[in-house]
Amino acid sequence: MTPTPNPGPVTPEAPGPAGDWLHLDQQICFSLQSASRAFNGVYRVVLKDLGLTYPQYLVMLALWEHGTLPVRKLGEHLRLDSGTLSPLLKRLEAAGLVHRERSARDERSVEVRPTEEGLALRERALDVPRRIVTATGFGLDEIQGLKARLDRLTTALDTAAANEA
Amino acid sequence: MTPTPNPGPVTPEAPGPAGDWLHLDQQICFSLQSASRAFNGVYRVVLKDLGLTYPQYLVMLALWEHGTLPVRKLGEHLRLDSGTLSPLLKRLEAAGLVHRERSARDERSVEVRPTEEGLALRERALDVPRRIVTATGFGLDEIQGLKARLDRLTTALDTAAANEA
DNA sequence: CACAACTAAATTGCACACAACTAAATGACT
DNA sequence: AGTCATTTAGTTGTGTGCAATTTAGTTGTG
Repeated sequence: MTPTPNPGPVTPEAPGPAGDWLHLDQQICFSLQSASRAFNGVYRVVLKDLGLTYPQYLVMLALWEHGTLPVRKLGEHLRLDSGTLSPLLKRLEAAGLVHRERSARDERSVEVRPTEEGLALRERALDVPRRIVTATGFGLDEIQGLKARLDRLTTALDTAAANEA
Repeated sequence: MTPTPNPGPVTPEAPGPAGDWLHLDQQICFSLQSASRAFNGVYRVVLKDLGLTYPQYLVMLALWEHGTLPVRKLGEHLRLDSGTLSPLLKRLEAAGLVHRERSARDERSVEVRPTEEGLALRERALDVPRRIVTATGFGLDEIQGLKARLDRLTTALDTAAANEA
């Protein structure tokens, strides 16, 4: 046994206004992650029929919109690097939804193109957005407002991380 | 070659107000994930000295506050199941920060207790919250407001996922 | 041309998340 | 006491994220 068998609740040493600060970071970040994971849960249910995960759905959305994209551009759109995209794209290719081939102009680049089957899948995905928006219980204005705040937050955090590194 | 060598931009078939809907789900969820991952990036930098990942930091926060918790309670606090917690706690134990032992009252339960070293680590973590809040560039009121919206969103999404399943 | 600096993907290694399953213990009920 | 549903952790397998490294191709410069 340690000197303190059960340490018990440890109160922040600053009971004043600093106390409000103390777990705020955890609270906001945790709420953020919880919301993100809750979204993922809804997408998992909704995308199950399509056989897609949420990141895979994002890739297909990008391809449905742009037709063909090099891996690098996909990564910029989705904020993902090749370490994440390479295996993900390999799975999409194995599922017959995309095709990958080296660019002729630049042999370093790999062009990702949706297959016929990949394009056809779009029809079955058309009602996904409405179902998701409905699931949030939020109005369109509210969603836009929240999105604006989140984007501002992301910019600030990215800047801070770059400066602290 | 397919009938459409390069499908090109595919516009949503509804150019009207429904068009606003169409990628809103992607936009809000994506903004949410981006913010969450940006937070993670800042935490990664800030927690590097402590040798903790963000989920591990959350576990230590819970233990610093409550002293000792069974795995189940930890899971409830952090919204994580044993599939995630078991290996994570094993790593924390290997790092000497926590101790695990079967409960005497209920042999099914495993009590997680911070070690002396784990408790000592708290001192070095005291300035983490302030650094994180600073990194957001948000005021306290703004954080609270955002958190309230996110928690409401999470509740709605959880309910929807449960009903759709 | 030679060669260094740069770029794009892929690979490797680690750490979550989460579904599905297993094993052990508990509780309820007959 | 015996049996069965429930509870609690742990395990296994899949799929991200991301840092660090590797490989191959490209570009700029002397």
